Amino acid sequence: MDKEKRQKLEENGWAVGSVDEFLELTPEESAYIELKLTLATNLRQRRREQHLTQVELANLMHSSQSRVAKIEAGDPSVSLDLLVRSLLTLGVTQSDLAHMISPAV
Amino acid sequence: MDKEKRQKLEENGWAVGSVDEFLELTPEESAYIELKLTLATNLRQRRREQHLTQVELANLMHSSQSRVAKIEAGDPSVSLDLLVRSLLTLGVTQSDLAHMISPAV
DNA sequence: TGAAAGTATGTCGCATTTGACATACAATAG
DNA sequence: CTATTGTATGTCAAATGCGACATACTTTCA
Repeated sequence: MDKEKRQKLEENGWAVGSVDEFLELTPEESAYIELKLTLATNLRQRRREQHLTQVELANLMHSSQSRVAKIEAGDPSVSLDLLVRSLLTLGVTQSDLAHMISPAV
Repeated sequence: MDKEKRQKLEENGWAVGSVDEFLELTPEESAYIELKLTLATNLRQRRREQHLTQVELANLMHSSQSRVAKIEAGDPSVSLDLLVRSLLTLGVTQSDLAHMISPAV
């Protein structure tokens, strides 16, 4: 619910997996944020592997560079929808997605 | 892009996994819709397993019965965001999610 | 050093998604 | 049959997410 909290959490240097109830976040909120951060990190990684700039990815998905930057930053203004769609644009499969979400897979 | 197409696709009896490019859907669009349908189906299943009504789930996630009905129906007006959040409300873990997305896991 | 390419951040108007409400339909029991 | 409980469908105002733009910061390489 509280956007400011999320902003704070996502700022500067939270290792993926460490976002937890240290502010008054419900487990679902934590899980949701963690999920977004995981996917965001993977997006950046994949984009770079494919030697694409944010501008190029933005064009591929008919969006803008600034949006891509926000997606990768895990900005609270970005939905899971857009995050997942951008991954799909990079050719990520459902199986790939599953592995991102639960590496133990 | 085309909402009507998606409506059609989601109507009556598409086995999960069978939504494909048989209308002019791009691979990403197909994948996105398939993903939503998979999660929607799982949501209904889990809700029932926990002996919850749509009204009860709606209260848990601070939404309304009609929204829950739409989520489970894979209504195009429902975002992945809301879908995933509703699953998290039911206590679904990242690992659970991964298994839903890619059963082979 | 400095120009160029890439990325980050803030804002805005428009579009989509939301919860809520009304109401219709479905299934079950009494 | 007919209440009751559960689900589906349509609509709407308000909230949220969106692409786009402007602009600042960062990195790279001559």
